[in-house]
Amino acid sequence: MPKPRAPLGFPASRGGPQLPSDSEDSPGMASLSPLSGYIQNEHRQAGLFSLGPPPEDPQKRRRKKCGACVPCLRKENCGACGNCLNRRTGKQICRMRKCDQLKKRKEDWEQRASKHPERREDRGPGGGVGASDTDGKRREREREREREREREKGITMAAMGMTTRDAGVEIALVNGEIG
DNA sequence: TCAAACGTCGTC
DNA sequence: GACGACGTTTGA
Ligand SMILES: [Zn+2]
Ligand SMILES: [Zn+2]
Repeated sequence: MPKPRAPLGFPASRGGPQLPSDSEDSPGMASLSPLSGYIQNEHRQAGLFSLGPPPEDPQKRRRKKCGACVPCLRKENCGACGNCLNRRTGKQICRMRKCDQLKKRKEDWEQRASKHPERREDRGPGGGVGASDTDGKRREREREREREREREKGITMAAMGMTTRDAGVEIALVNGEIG
């Protein structure tokens, strides 16, 4: 069992900046053809067009799906993969639809190979060019969050007179994994 | 303003 | 290395 990061009272508040509603099962979108857009983007990126937005920090710039690979051509989410099941918190495209290009690392995408094998940025799909100030801050927060999580867990368990294992069973029960 | 999903980190 | 979480970017 991974991390019980599941928010007890999940994002039911739409007041936030942007919280995806619970529309995992009801796509309802049939008149959408983003592929054309992506292809145009490709052209733009290739330098054929110059009406794109000004190049921001390469650090924050994102790659886009190629729109031509098999996963890209897939229209619907499988609804069964981890990303589909966790879209609310995971915020990732369906695994079956993940563009082959985006699966590669940025460096690879940009056709670069100058990198040290000891650098953390050496990670795969989710570890291309990163580790900057923003990331450092994020790490800090992550640390805090984790400590808090642990603390809360301890408090809760203490209050209930539970062991770690008992807590796990309890959670499983709540989730309907047992019974 | 919102939905979608990329990038990145920590944990398992 | 897979997975989960989340900030952030991006296009509509
Ligand atoms: Zn899926
Ligand atoms: Zn693709």
